[in-house]
Amino acid sequence: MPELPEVENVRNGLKQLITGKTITSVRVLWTNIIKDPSVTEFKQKIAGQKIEDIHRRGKFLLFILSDDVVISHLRMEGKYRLEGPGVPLSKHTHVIFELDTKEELRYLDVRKFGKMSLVEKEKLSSHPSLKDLGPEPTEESLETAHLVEAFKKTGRPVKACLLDQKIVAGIGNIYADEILYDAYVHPEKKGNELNSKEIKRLRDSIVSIMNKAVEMGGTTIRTYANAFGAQGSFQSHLRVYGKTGESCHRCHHTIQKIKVAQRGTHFCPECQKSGRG
DNA sequence: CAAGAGGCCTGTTAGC
DNA sequence: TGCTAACAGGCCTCTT
Repeated sequence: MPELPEVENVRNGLKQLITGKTITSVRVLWTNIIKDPSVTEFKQKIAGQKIEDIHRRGKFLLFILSDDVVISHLRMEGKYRLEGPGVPLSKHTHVIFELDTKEELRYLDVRKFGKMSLVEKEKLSSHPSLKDLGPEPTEESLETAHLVEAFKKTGRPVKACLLDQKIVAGIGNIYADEILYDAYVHPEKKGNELNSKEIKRLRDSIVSIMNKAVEMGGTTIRTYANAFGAQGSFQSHLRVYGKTGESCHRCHHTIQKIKVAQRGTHFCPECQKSGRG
C-alpha cells in the first residue's frame, strides 16, 4: 500500500534504472489503468520520448519525458519492474513500456486500481490529479498555520482530514494512524475541536513520522518486494497499525480497531483519549 | 458547498 | 474440510 515514503523509494530506484533511456513503444493490457487521454493517444504520444527524470508529488510518481509527463498512481498494489527481453509476463502485468535498451519497464497491479495519465509539461501543475494537492509533509513545506486554517472549518474527524490529499499530500491509512498516535490525538476528534497545541503536535508528528518512514525506505506489509530492493523497514516502527489487541508501548492499554471515515483505524484508547494538553 | 456512500478489483481471511 | 462472504484500501463520481 504505497504511501508517500514507499513512492519516494520507488522513485529513487527508477531514477537510477531508467533515466536517460528512450521509450520505443507502449503496450496496454488493461485499459482501465489509463485514465487520460485515450489509450491510443497515450501510446502514440509516449513512443519515441526519452525519460529525462523521475519526480514525485504526494503519492504520484512523475515520469518526466522529453515533451510530456506520465503521472502514475500506484494506489494499493501497483509496482514497476524492469525486465530483460523475453522474460515471461507475470500474471498481473498491465502496462509495458518497451525501452531502446531492449529492456521492458512493466507495471504490475494485482487489484488493477492504479491509474496513469499523460500530460504536457506546461500543463502538469494544472492537471486535475495534482492541482488541488496540499503541501508536502516536510519541515520546509508544511506550516502549522495551514493546518489551523484547514481544521477550523470542518467537522470531519481528524483522521479523515489527514487522509485528505487537499490538506496534506501523501499520507495514507497506515501513517495517519501512526501520526495520530504519535501526537496523542483521538482519530475521531473533529477538526474544529482541535486546540492549537494539538494542531502543533500533529504538524510535528506528520513531519517526523513521514520523514523517518522515507529514511527507512517505507513500510513493507504482506512481504511484497519489488525489483529494486525497495523493501522498507518502517514496519518494525509501527505502534498501532495492525496492532489490534496488542498492548500500547507507552501505557500498556490494549490497542483497539474501529472504523473512522470508512477506514480501519487503530489507536490506543488510553493515550489518545482526545488529545491531552 | 461539504460530506458520505458506492464503485473499481482480487487475494486473503473469517465464518459457517 | 470446503465453501462463501466480508474485508482491505485510495481516489473518483454520484448523491444527499
